[in-house]
Amino acid sequence: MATLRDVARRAGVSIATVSYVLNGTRPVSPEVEARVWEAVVALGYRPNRLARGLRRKRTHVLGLIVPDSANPFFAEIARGLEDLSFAHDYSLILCNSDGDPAKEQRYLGVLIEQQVDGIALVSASATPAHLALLQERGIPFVVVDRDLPGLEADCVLADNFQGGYLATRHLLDRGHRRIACITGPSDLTPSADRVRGYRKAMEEAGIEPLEVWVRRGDFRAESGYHAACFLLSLPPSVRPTAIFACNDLMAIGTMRAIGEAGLSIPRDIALVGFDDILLASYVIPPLTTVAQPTYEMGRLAGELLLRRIQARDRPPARHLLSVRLVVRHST
Amino acid sequence: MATLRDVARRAGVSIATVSYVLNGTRPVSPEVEARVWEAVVALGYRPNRLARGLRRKRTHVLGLIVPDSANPFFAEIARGLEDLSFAHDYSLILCNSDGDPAKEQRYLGVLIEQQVDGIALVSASATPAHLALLQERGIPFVVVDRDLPGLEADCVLADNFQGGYLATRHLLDRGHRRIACITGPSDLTPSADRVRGYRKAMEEAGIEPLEVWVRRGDFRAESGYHAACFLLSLPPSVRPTAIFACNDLMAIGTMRAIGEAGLSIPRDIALVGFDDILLASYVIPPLTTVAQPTYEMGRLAGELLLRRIQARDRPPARHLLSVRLVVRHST
DNA sequence: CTCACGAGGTTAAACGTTTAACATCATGAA
DNA sequence: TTCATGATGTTAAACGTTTAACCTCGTGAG
Repeated sequence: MATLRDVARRAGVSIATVSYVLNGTRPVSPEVEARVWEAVVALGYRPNRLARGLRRKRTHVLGLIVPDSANPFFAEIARGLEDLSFAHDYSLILCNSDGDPAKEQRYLGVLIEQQVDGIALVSASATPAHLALLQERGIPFVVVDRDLPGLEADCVLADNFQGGYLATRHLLDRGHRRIACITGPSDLTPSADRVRGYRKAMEEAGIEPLEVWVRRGDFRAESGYHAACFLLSLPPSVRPTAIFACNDLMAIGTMRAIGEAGLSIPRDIALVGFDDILLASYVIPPLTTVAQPTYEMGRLAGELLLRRIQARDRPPARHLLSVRLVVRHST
Repeated sequence: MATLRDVARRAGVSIATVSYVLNGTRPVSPEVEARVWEAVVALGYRPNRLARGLRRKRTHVLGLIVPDSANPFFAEIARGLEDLSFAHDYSLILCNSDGDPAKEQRYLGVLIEQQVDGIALVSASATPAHLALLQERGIPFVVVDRDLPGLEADCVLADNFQGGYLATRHLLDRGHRRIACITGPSDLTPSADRVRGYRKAMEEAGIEPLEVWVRRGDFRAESGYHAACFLLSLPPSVRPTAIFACNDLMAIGTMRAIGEAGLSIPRDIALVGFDDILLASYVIPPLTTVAQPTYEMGRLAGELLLRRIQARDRPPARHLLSVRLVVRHST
């Protein structure tokens, strides 16, 4: 609770001098400097960042909005961003939108009021309309993971199309022809791009995927389970011999369904996931999956943010991070 | 960027009046109130929380320090706390200590400077010394998951002792006598308490556990694998027929070791884990484990924090949340 | 001996709120 | 008629910093 004034009084100087010593913003004589430091440690002085932020119009705080920070994928992004923030002496405010645009909007408001220096967000809505709020106020932001069509802004994405393509190609190379795909909510670009990659690979192989092979999920394990149950119930002639699940959680749900059906992976059904979450290597059999540089995405988002805070009017940067197929034992 | 002054000017009143309207802290005539609101929306006015915090000495921001927010256990706690914070219009600053007391200390400093209203932490160090910083400044805080001996403070813990006891009892009830235990780093109270529960149950059953049955791990899957390999290599007469792993990750490592040894779960060896992470229900066979109310712990931590912010000098509350045995097919 | 200058200190005005204290005015009781 | 009262507005002082502007010396050049 000691304030600049207290330190100044104890050191017998003005508060301006103390400030100069603390920030090194102006030369101060050695004796005075020593007295000031003595007072600082004696009083356990800590600068008040609110006051500083108010005056400097820079808070050294960033905001992160994700649909669900308990989801390992977003948790990893958050971790990457937090690490970068800490390294640059920024703090991070964490927000969960639950995929609800209205909640996201409220959080944007809070972050603005909190005067954060920048915002990273995995947007809950598919259109960039709600970001006008940020743009007109000139608040730096970067969109992560999900592309917003027609938005002029920094963004960092994984190459989901490429990922879907690689996964499917891998299954095709293993000799599979009847390959199913369990998608995410289709209006989210990561999901849609993965499916596009799947279709592209199939097309290149001269296969027209049956409509029933493409099942819609919601990125949660439960939905993968249900989709897989449906696929397994198809008549043998059209039943898929391989499944590409658009994320690992749904792949794990799929594993359960396959196990319960008394089938074996990969002998009866091959399986590829997406994300390479930690669990993927621990399930039995270990899951072949497409790894995204999740942590890296968080870090990079932070870097772009800091860079833009420095120079507000650089042209927007678009980063497409490449993914990589991790072959394990489920294929 | 519009400020109170701008709103006041447009509405033709003083800034005090605007403040009263916005906060409803004093009655204002209907016409004036209407003019103020008109100006507020026209200008897109947003209060500056820094200024407000500076003046009110309340920021409506909480801090959370965990070892690793990407770890699903802590991520879930964070989620619980964040949800509660949002519901009460608080923001949450997320900090990762990496289990390093020095880093934790730096974060404490940052949070203090940030003038957070309260701090929840899963402490990285085993002694409460570093919390003196908070106590002498009277900053509300609550310790979560890990107990700090001799600390007078709010805390929320899972009943790890009970969990260890339940797990072991369950194995005893199944007829097992030679039961091993794979522990975590022993200086962390959650791990130590689980082992105590194990010993208590064994003692009640009149069994003196052999020293070799208690193997130390580090909560990671790899260490569970190694510990299990050792246990399986024991001569048949003392080789355990059941294993209690102090967390699910190590249990999963154990499963791998058992599988590689050509043994079957639960026929040859029964297995119980701890935590009930998502994966536990997806491995084959699904893992019997002890579930902690993780999300609840986060929420409760938030509740205690807010309660203490209201009334700083209540006696400290100690919450021991009960755990529950989830029986699946590994036993 | 002046005087410009640099070094090293201080003063005071912001930053955007909240809130105690004060001003004004109509109202109704005495 | 007078005056306390309540309703509703304003003024100005905080909150804890940063920083431009100013002040005061001693020093060395002219």
